[in-house]
Amino acid sequence: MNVHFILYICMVTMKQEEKSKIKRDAIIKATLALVNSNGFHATPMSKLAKLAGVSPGTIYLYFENKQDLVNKVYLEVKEKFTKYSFVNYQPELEVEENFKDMWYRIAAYKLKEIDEALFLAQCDNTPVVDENIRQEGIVHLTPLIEVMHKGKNEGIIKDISDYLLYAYTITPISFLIVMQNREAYNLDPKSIDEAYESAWDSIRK
Amino acid sequence: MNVHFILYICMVTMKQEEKSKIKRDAIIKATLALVNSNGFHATPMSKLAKLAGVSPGTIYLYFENKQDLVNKVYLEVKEKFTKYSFVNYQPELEVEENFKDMWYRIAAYKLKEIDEALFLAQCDNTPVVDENIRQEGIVHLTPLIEVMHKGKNEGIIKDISDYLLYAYTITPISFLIVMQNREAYNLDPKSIDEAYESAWDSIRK
DNA sequence: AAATAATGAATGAATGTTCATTTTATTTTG
DNA sequence: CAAAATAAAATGAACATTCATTCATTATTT
Repeated sequence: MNVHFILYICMVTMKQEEKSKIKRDAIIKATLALVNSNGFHATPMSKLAKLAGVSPGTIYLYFENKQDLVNKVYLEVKEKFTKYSFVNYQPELEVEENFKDMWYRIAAYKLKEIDEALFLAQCDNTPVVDENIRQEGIVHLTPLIEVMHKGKNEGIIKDISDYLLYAYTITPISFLIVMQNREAYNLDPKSIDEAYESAWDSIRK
Repeated sequence: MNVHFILYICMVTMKQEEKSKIKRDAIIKATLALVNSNGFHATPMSKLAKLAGVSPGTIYLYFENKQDLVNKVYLEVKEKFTKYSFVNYQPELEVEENFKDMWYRIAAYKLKEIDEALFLAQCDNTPVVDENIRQEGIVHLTPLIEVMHKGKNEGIIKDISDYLLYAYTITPISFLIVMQNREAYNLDPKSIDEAYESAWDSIRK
């Protein structure tokens, strides 16, 4: 009884709803992979369909059009990412404790889900996703902003704009992931710790 | 004798070489503007030509094709940017003095030439420019890397990877420019000073 | 048997690029 | 210096191709 047989049984006994979920996920995976390596302009729906193991027409059962596909992928990835990053958030804990946990979880997620991280970096720096969609994505950052505000109030964190705080603590991680993906540079655990120190040093009072 | 007349005289007396330079620059300007607001995939050569006040065919006199256009724009903008930023570099001066001057000039340039800054941010985070072209662009950062090395040797700057140093001092500026361009956030002189402090705090020992 | 999901060839609009022609600039000649 | 000849630059309509999207048909699930 080999693995293919088991997979076959799974596929046969699965409800349609579950199969659809799998198919939709395959399309999203393919989008992440191709947009990351070729860019939005060079990823035709046909290639996307082929990589996802699906017919071009099928994509249009799950997404309105190409723009809608990118928008939805962006939003869903962003939500998944922030859910993971802020799962341990407890407002009653110390500011630095919360911040440190968030920061390390953000880094861990981006290192684990490189395709998603690269995709977000691309979307956040280009006009490939619609502006209103990007706005929606920002909402999910609330816990981080909350912690930063608390830190400012308590005099632990510099009293500077949220944008500055975000710029100096979070965006460097994205840059480092992009670099790690692009060449030999390796973000090992020691570098991660050094990065955290730099992040904290840049905003602590 | 109005301005149009003067312009007309200029155009008439100008050498062909100078006219070509102006035309080429117009194409580059148009590329920056359209790629920034619409993305590479949504800027057809026809629109580019129209905005540059040129016929589509003319673009192909100055650039091999669309990809070559983007590559060349990237390289030339990068070089212009770094030339400006490192013009005051004097290896014999103090590390912090050199670093501060470089940092402020980088910030000033990006604030002054927003279109160029946004374009670089887009190219640095997506596969729109060819990888070998991006590599070429990195060479121009040598002075900054040199100063950082000197700082590490003298124990003034943390002994961490160049990538980390760059990530925490320079990339936040790009992010802030993108944000300023996207909404109401304003990078005023006070914010710039705060940003510099954060940059320095993140890497100084 | 009915309903739902998936297919993929066909369509038509959009777009990168070419090239025969025209316009403009420069050089040569009378 | 002016006119003719040559060279260079620019044009933009035409072309070939690509690609997003549709829909009549087939396959699968309920």
